Amino acid sequence: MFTERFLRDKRGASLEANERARIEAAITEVKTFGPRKIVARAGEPLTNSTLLLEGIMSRYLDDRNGLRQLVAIHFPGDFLDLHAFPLKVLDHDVATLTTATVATVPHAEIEAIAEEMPQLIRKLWFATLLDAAIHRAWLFRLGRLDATGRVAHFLCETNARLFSAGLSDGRRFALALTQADLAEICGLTTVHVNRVMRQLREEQLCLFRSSLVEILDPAGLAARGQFNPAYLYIADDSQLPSVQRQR
Amino acid sequence: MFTERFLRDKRGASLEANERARIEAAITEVKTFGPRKIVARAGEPLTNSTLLLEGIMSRYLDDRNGLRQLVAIHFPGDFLDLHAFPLKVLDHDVATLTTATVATVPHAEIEAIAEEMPQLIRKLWFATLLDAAIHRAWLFRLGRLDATGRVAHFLCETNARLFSAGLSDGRRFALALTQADLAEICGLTTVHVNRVMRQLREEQLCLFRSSLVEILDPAGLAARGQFNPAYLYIADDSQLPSVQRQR
DNA sequence: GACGGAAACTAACCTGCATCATGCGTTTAA
DNA sequence: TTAAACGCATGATGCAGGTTAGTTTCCGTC
Repeated sequence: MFTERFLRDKRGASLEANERARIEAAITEVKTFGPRKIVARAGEPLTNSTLLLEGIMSRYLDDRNGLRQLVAIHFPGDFLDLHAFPLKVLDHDVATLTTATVATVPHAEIEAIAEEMPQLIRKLWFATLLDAAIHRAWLFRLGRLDATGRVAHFLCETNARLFSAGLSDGRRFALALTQADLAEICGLTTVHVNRVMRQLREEQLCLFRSSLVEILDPAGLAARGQFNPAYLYIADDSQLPSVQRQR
Repeated sequence: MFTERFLRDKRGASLEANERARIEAAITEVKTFGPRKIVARAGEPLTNSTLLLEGIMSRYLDDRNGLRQLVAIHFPGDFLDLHAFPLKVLDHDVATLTTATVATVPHAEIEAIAEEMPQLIRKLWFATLLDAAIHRAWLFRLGRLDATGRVAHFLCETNARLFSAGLSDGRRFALALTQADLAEICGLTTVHVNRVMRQLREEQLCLFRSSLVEILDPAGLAARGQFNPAYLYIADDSQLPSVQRQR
């Protein structure tokens, strides 16, 4: 079951059994990449999209000095570069963070799905827009939160996404990222991420060591990061802590 | 001709005459909003999408203290909230910045287009993904550029977008934004935007006064903001200055 | 069990941007 | 015609986070 986690529990867009089967049938190949491998380059025309089955992957832009800004991070169940289907060419690079296994879906197959099951295409469109909604939350994070808030927000988001994929119990989850990865996500330096992690630990909000995140105070962490999971379009997010929107 | 500027000059996604006519036929209403009016709220179910005909509009998230982070800015020819069609509910607010005129397209009409002209739906999908590509460039801007670079990058992007819409000659364009708006876009304070504008003026890169932007040194400004217009998917961007990607 | 490399962690110093404050010109409204 | 509001400009001050330069811990491997 390759598609088990794709769009799982997403409001109004979860897959029906026949839709799931159709995507499974479209998969032509399953491959594994080592950690920190570049999978696709900006500007390069793509003819396949890939569904992430196992591991963590990233999308990033790099600056003149070779410093990266991650623009997205992907967990099992995410369709990595579905947007390459309408766009044809990517505007950013895609790389693995950990060892990762992906399923390949040729664009020609998606083309065929469009003819056979237009309502499924609508769900693929939805999936790409969910990524865009996450981009917007990341913009908020970088533009309006301080360093501690950014890391807290990211950890809340990751918890929520992994929870919805069945990979977090709501408080504890495996996360094989380094502090340098967090820095590239949050627009900080590794040194400062380290200071922030210590602070979150001292405030009894969150622990992160040996690839394991443990949220000690979910409500407190959500407050620190002004986190509200609405943008993730999770069908039932009532178990996830959040802050209220202000009016 | 309401759709004259929509997807104009976009690589592989410009509209055919019949597609343009079909969208025109889908428009049920044209209205004008005053400046600084909220048009749609986060969380509110939408049944229409709107095409911006005239003026400038914004999409934003606000924090606990009422400070805004703009996540997108729209110019004439942009479909503002097309993503509301698959998503049904927005994760952010939409507001005018200047007086703005929009054309309303009911989701039921888009539904009908999906049946009649599947290839046109592909182009609408493309349009929403173009917005996502712009989100990614904004993430790079906030995460990796300093204050001057952020403003420079934004001005280059705006020049390129308006150029592609036929609203800039490549160096000069009208832009009815305040320094406070720039601050909400670039994640800065108005005070600091003011200093940055002075610096850009002193370095003979760019002028911005009385709602008119004049780029004195396009190449220099692009270098300062590490701007490369590839992410805008403009059919012919050879006239636009850019920096090279590093490898 | 010595070695090498990567990640985590620490400390001292410096700076870019926020914050607070004040003034000035121009538009809006009464 | 005056006052209030807004946009722009500039100065003084402080701190969050960057920079540089380490040390420590934990690996796997020879």
